[in-house]
Amino acid sequence: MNFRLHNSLSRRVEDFVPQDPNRVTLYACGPTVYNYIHIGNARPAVVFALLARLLRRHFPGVVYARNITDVDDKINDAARAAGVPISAITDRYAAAYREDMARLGVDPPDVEPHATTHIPQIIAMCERLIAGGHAYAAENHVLFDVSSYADYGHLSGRSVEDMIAGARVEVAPYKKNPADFVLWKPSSDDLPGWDSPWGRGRPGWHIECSAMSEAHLGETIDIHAGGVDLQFPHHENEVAQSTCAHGGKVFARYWLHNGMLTLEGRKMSKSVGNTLILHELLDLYPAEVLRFVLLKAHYRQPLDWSDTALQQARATLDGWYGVLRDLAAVEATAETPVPAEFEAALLDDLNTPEAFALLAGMADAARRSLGSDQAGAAKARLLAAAGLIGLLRQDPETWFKQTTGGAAVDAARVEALIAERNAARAARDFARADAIRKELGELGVTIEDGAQGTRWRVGA
RNA sequence: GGCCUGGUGGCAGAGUGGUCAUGCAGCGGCCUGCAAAGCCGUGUACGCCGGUUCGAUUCCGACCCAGGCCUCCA
Repeated sequence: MNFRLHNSLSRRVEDFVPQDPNRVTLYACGPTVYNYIHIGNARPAVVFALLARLLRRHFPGVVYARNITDVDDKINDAARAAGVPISAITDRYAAAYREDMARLGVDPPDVEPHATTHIPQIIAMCERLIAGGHAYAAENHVLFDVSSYADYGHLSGRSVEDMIAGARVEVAPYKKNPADFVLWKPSSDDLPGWDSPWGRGRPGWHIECSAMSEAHLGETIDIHAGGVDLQFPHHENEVAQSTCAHGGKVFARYWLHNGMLTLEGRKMSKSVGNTLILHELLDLYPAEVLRFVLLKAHYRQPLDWSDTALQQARATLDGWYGVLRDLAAVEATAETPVPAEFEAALLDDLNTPEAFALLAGMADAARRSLGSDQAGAAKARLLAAAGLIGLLRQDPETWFKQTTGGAAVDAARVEALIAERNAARAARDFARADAIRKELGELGVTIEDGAQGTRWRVGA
């Protein structure tokens, strides 16, 4: 089975061949922890954790690092507004991030480096870049000299000339070249800072990822991943810093970029203000519904978030859980592997839409198998495949009776009403039976009369 | 303005040079006291115009439209 990934460096899908199968290295850009993350931020976390999970199935050693950016001007602003040290902000939201990720079913990374615990490595990298003629100090700043790196712009497909033509780069008197970017900048006394050869200061944005990636994964990593909006300037600058700090060694062999999540066709972003907070969505919808929507589109495509998408995801999951409910008495065959074609779809550049289509087929097959000696195997295949992408992890009864975003349903009362209704039905008092069903409907409960009794679920 | 993606049936969303994506919704039927669930059936989809080809939604070119990056951003 070939593992294929789209590499932004070539803009093509390539066979993925790690430099060392015993230590496959993956770095994904994580959050800046000054607030709760929005659902758009969750997309790369979900997608690249799935990638890590797939890598682990095919290579004996995988190290997945996803950083926490805990020093940043927005953090400073939030801390100042709240009148607390930045650690009060960053600790709180880093913890919230981990909690939200766990609820979403995102596997934790192997390493979660924090920028503030890598200041010595950041300073050392700045010094190496200066020594190598790739950076210079000016007015308590350290700046990367873009002209010292001939391939600058390669990853994002643009030239320094293009950028200057765009004329949106920040021009500062201490810059040799308008495209030069900050590695280290001075901090005033009221801002967090660390002593350095250039005075008290703090790191620029891009250098932390280069330093942490080097510290935990080495000079050349296999895969670097993140949102396509980071391709420039963040990733381009990382390439420049790391490559120059490492004597020209390749920084990342494969670059993966996820597409943006949109709301009414517009990119969801904090600066636009059209964000939906994951922490809140997790209280309104089952986590698997959110995962379903996030994985339903191919990771490189834009994904429009909408109520319709949530409803469709819920309806599809209801159907699949319905299969599991019908097969509740069937014991899934132990140690059933994930069907090869399902895994093959995922290994083909994470083709989750294809995987969903196959899952639908497995659900059909499982339902058809009911009553045959194939049922245990069919159920096991469905569970194994869905489980790989973090779906169908719940007990079906739990799924159908969960309430999210509304008042809890009183199960005892529901059961009592159903008993009363069934008594009415037995007496052929259908008017009374229908009245009770209507009452249940008003409680948000739908009932299904079956051969083996009446069952119920929350929802229309 | 520069660079880069993408436009598929009511909605979502893969994919392919020449029989089928798939899901949701809808419609008809079976089942049901009636529903629900389930089952069966059901749709001349590939932005526009040219070109290549025996044949293009799929390849090439122009055009229109949408989105992203160029400043913080997943």
